[in-house]
Amino acid sequence: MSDKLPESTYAVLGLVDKVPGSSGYDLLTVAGRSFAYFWPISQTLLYRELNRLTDLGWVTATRVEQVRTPSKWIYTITQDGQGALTEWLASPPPGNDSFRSPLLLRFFFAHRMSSRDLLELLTGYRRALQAEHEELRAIVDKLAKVPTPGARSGRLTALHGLRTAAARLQWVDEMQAEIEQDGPSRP
Amino acid sequence: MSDKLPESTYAVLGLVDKVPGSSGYDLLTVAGRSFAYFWPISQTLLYRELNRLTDLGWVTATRVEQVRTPSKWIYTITQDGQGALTEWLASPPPGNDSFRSPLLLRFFFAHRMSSRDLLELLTGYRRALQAEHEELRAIVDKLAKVPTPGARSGRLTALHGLRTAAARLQWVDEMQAEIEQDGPSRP
DNA sequence: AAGCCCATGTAATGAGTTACATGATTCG
DNA sequence: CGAATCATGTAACTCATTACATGGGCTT
Repeated sequence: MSDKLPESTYAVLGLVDKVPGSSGYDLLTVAGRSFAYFWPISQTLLYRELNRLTDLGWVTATRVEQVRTPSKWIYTITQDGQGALTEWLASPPPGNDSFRSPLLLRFFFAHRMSSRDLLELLTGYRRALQAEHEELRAIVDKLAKVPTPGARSGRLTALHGLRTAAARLQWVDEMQAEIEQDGPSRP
Repeated sequence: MSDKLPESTYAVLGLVDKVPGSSGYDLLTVAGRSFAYFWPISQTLLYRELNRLTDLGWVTATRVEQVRTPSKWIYTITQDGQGALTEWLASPPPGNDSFRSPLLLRFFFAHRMSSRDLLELLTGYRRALQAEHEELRAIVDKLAKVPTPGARSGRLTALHGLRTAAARLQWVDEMQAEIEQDGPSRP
């Protein structure tokens, strides 16, 4: 076996498997609405991985000429690709989840901040969480109506994000209560 | 002003401010138990940032000779460092939280997995979450007894992790219920 | 005797990002 | 007429990681 491939390679491979016959552009959109919540990838990376997968023989690329939109490549998983995907799925996840939050990093040093700045930080966080919560709610509802197995696994992972966002919104409430309590609008 | 510095630089700066007179080794330990949950940094990076901060004049490094342990550098924040820290704290967090989960990535393709593998994945996740939950519980309890402002902000961020972990544990329960329901121990 | 704790550092590598380029078509 | 959509790609960069090195003192 060659060197171990990055997770993103398999992410894209799995996506091609899930949404066959799509262009890179299509896949980018789908990735952005689906696994971006727990595995974000950029446009450049997606295209690189598609090339890699083609070189590996795990997907095939077919050129499709179009009339009113640019020509594109569409991708389909191969037998080898199927094998690699199943193998990867059975392998234990390497390392743990990684979470980085510029916001919490600031919050961690809250004792050096004015409570005004701190509250501003929290309301910003609330807004972001609410937006995410709504997005995920919509995804869950939409996928609940689709009876395919693929839609189901998508729905269940979206639920993970939904539960997380809800818990964090509660945390924001807690925090605002605690801060406004003992330092009500201090400059 | 020079080029914008990475967040990790300020993370270390804030830590030196929070735990003054510590060695790099000390700071690494503290970082691992504190902001690693939302801003993990490696040993190499920590040392690099300490050098950078010293070059910037934001911290001072003092050599301390020791009898039974190796000599070390201890770090203290300067006036300039204080200024940079406050400025950074008042600045809006760049970009949003980023979360990457090799586990959810696999889960997203669950429809290609046997329910046996899937349940195994979930129990692994549960174990990890339980461990994290306990760790954070301990941190919260410990910091609740320390009356300093620094301990307080630490406690509140730990609470964020605690709430998150709790919500996700519930999610795992949900998932196991759903999976065992319609495919009870299929090979 | 083995192995961990303290303490700092180098070297190599890579995964992923941002910024930019291109160009036809379609919509308001 | 400007903006958005479709569609793919290059170049440069950097943050961060892993692996490795060193070495005395202490514990089992």
